[in-house]
Amino acid sequence: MNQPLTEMEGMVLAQIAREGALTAYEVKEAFRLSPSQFWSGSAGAVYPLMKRMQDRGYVKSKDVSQNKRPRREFSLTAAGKKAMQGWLSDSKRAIDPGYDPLRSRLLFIQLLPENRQRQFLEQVQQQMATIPAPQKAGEIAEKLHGLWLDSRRKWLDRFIRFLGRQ
Amino acid sequence: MNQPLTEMEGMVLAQIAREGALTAYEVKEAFRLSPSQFWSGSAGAVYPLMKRMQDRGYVKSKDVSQNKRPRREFSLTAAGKKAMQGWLSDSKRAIDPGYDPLRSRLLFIQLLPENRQRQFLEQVQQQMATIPAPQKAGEIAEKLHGLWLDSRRKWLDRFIRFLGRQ
DNA sequence: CAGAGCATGTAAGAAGTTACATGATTGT
DNA sequence: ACAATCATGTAACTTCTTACATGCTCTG
Repeated sequence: MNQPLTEMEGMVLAQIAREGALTAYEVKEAFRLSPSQFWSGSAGAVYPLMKRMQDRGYVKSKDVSQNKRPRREFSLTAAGKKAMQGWLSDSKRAIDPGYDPLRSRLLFIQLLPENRQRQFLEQVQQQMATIPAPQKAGEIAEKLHGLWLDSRRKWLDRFIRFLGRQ
Repeated sequence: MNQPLTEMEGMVLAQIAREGALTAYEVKEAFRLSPSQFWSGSAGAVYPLMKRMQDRGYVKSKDVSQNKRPRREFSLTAAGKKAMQGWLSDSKRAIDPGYDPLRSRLLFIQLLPENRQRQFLEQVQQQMATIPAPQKAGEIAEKLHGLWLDSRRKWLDRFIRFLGRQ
């Protein structure tokens, strides 16, 4: 078998599958507009990734330029669809905590003096409401994001209450 | 000012601060035993990281070998403590979704045929309960993990119910 | 006395990052 | 006409990864 897809590769293939066909530029923009700073949405990540996926036979490209401006659209092959679905249904990966910057920090919150602890936790509570949902990803994505935000807020509240009782 | 710490660097400094002094090996083991597959806990990450932190003046090391087996313990300098607390109280980073493998997949769940959707969601629900808490991190860490797991379970349940109503 | 675990580290490579370079098109 | 956006891509660099290499110490 082929080596498993990275998280970024999986998301790119999934995005292309959902939209039917996308240019590398559009893929890059989707990452750039995502709420996570961890996806920089850099050309230097996306263009070589597309080449990699094409070399593995997961995407095919078509030049659809209509004038002098280039436009190369990528779409999934059958193998690409299969690989994408394999990534998507990998439950072992799915249950992994991944990189959770808030969780990492709460784990060590006691290393901060108490006044800075309170300040940090209040700032997080305030700023959390403003995290934008992914763009153009439809109703499901917005619902998922809303529920996610809500559950994180409750998690943080409960943890703060626990700290108070300590 | 100096460039900000990576997530891994921040966690290493925080760990050393909590324990007082640690060898690179102990730091590496802590990552290896963590519930996330994303932290491989490789020597090739930790040893160069320690060198980096020492070059920036964030840690100092002391040879505490008592026989022929080497043992070099690292502890934080004042600058290291300051940098660690800066990382820890960075609320902008803290509210970032980071890499969330479950969230990424749920965002695209519709790309799976319905029977595979159900299968995937059930597997995640079952396996989620078995995610181990971080080792040796104390009562707070265990409470944090417990609350985190619970909030994720509820998030997933609510989303599944939403999907059912679609 | 063998194997697991402690302890150090390096080498090669993967997959990101920022920054740069080029040019076409659209909107004000 | 000028700026913003569309669109492609490369170069240098950072920080991880896996795999290897070496040797000491404790336990069954």
